[in-house]
Amino acid sequence: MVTKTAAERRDEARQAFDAYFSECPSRKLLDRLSDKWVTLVLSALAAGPRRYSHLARRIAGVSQKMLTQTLRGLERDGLVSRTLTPSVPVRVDYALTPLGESLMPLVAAIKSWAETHIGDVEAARERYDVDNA
Amino acid sequence: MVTKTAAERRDEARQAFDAYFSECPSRKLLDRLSDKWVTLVLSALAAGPRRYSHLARRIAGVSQKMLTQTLRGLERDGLVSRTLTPSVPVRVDYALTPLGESLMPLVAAIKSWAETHIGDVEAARERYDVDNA
DNA sequence: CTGTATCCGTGAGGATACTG
DNA sequence: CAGTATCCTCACGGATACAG
Repeated sequence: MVTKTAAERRDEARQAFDAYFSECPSRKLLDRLSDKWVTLVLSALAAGPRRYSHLARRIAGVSQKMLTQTLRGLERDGLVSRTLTPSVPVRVDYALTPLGESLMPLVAAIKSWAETHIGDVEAARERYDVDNA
Repeated sequence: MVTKTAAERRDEARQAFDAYFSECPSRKLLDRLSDKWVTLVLSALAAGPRRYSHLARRIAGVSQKMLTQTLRGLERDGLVSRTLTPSVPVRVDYALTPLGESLMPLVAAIKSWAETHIGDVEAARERYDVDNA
């Protein structure tokens, strides 16, 4: 068969789209921010540097795996810095970088919209659920 | 055993935290926005009402299931309206509600930060990867 | 104290087929 | 045209054990 099947064409389109999509800066940012623990870690660091164990206690519910994984990701992206003090036992401090700080107004904006409008959303949701009872 | 085991205490903490967490307005908003298709649908509707089939074509890569599911969710949250025209065949138009429109500046803000700073993030990422080669 | 390594259950979401 | 119903995969993240 010389021509492509519909399935093949669909596949190609999807892959091309996914490639384009994952290149979108806004998407990248949303993917980072949407991570369950990212905003919590950033907020916990907003007031200043914190130790690993402090973050673990402060952010109830994180598994070690997720906390470490989140911190590694943020460090890699240059949003958070990691400082190791080779005492015994070792001590590690995390802090927001300037780039990380620059993200805070955005977090605040999200918080603001949410607090202003989330009531409307909930109301709409109840209405919808009642109407479709 | 009268006292709780460490595992039990951890479990309780996690559950209480999850409950608190899912109540957080910012979290609710981020969960919505972070959905792979939500911002795309909202953007597609920014210019005016669109038909279902138009959205399906415009947003390459969406499965029917996801498009419908996304639209239902947005409708339920009062961000998008659904208008059915009972012609033959049926025609359905989707449009942003005022509430949905109010979200657009926030989407723009996200876009703006991303376009300004995503370069720094990528640079940091490369540096990190090189240093940990 | 601050991690790394491994296993494993769950659920989001894609593919496909069918309907008013 | 605009969905609904079903199956099935696979990646995310929790639990657990171990290490420098």
